[in-house]
Amino acid sequence: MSKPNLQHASCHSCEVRHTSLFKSLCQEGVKSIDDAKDCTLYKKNEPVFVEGAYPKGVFCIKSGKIKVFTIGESGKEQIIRIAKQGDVVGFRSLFSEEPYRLSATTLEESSICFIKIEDFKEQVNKEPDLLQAVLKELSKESGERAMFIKTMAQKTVRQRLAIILLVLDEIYKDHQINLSREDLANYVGTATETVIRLLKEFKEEEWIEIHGRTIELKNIQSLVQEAEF
Amino acid sequence: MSKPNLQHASCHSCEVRHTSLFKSLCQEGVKSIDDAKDCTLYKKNEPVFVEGAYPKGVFCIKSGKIKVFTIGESGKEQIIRIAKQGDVVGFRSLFSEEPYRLSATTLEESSICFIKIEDFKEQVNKEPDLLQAVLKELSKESGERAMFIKTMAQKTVRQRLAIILLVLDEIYKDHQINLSREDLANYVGTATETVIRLLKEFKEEEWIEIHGRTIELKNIQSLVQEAEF
DNA sequence: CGAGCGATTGAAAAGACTCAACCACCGTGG
DNA sequence: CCACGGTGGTTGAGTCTTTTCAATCGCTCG
Repeated sequence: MSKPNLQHASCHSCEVRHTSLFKSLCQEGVKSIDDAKDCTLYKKNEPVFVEGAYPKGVFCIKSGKIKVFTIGESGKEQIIRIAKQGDVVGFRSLFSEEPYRLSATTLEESSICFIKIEDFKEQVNKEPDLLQAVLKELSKESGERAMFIKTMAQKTVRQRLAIILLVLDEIYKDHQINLSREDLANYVGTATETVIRLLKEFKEEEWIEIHGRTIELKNIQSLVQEAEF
Repeated sequence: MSKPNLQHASCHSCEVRHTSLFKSLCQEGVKSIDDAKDCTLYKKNEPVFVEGAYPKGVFCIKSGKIKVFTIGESGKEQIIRIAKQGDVVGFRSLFSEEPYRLSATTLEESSICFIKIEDFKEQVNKEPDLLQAVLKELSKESGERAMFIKTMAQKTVRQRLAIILLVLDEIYKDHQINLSREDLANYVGTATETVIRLLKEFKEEEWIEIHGRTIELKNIQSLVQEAEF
């Protein structure tokens, strides 16, 4: 690892802390995490962790976005979520004592802090609020995944694309969804060509605008209706 | 609720305890749970909990099987898992502080113990091993659901049916899979007719035998190969 | 004995995928 | 500065899986 280490990054001044898993930490807890963490700048398309490896800690996204996905037998990725600044990822496997089942790769230049297992678990044991937050996060994640299973099983590709666009619109704060067509297809669970064709239809309906590779939602209401979401 | 209460059921003598979430509990912990629990006999096709309701406790399956599912806008069920004796269900929502996202219904006559939120959480707080078990269970569940999403997105219906048959074969100890064609379809995420047609194909390949509604796997290896699982 | 539900079959239609070709943009190196 | 190569985006056509709808069958239960 020869990634640049951002010495100056401090949890105390980190604006995403207040929206992250760590929002309930006391001053002392913040200090512990701050001392333990290691902040790294990732370029676009760099792996953060890889399925099959054993987790050594958790990742807190200070800025940027990553895709969390798993690779099928055919080599096709299935994106499970897009994580953005303030999200803490990779802690699921810590508790299941399994290797990672998912991989994560940056979608844009990202600044990501790493907290070692021991330090993270120590804080979880010390701070009941953090433990509650972890339990809640895991539970929410599990519930959302059950809903995603239903979506995959029961919705048409067209509806799924509408849903994913709505989800992404919440993630891209400037409302300029900026994902490759392939990533989009791998999130929706379809072929790239199908995504392109459906996007064209949505554009013709004037539900979206397409600026090069970025997508801007123009009629949320119609998309919601299409998605029956 | 006027369900028969099985006074005699005791956690100490309960053979499923050693395989359940509660396997690590000490004598004292077992006693607490034993005093707190309330064991009920459910007939076939009775609801255990319903999505949208607020959870009041967790359910431990002493005997029998239940389907855990969610209902789509079209009214079609999507089965997320089949829980069997020894499984503890319904605790996800306890920690996410949400209403149930899933429903559960018995598939056969089942004896199910209920433990109230307060009593369960008390034990979780008191017994670090139980807490670890809960964290591990939630984590495993979340990981498995991610894999299920990938399966839904990338596998053909034929492959998904093969996978589900393999999963069910692990659950039905006598290897006589006993689910309605409709439930099977709602698990695989397809139409009932498709399931029937594919089962016929599997039968012709001599991968399975069909005895009325029950299915017996005859060639696990071929099914695994078909599933690329 | 009839009602009704679950299982089954058939035929037609639709949605999505695959494959192949083409285009557009971008950075590189000559 | 421009030709080149490569990647990602787009389009078209044909194919195939899966769905839908309709009808039939078989069994159980009142």
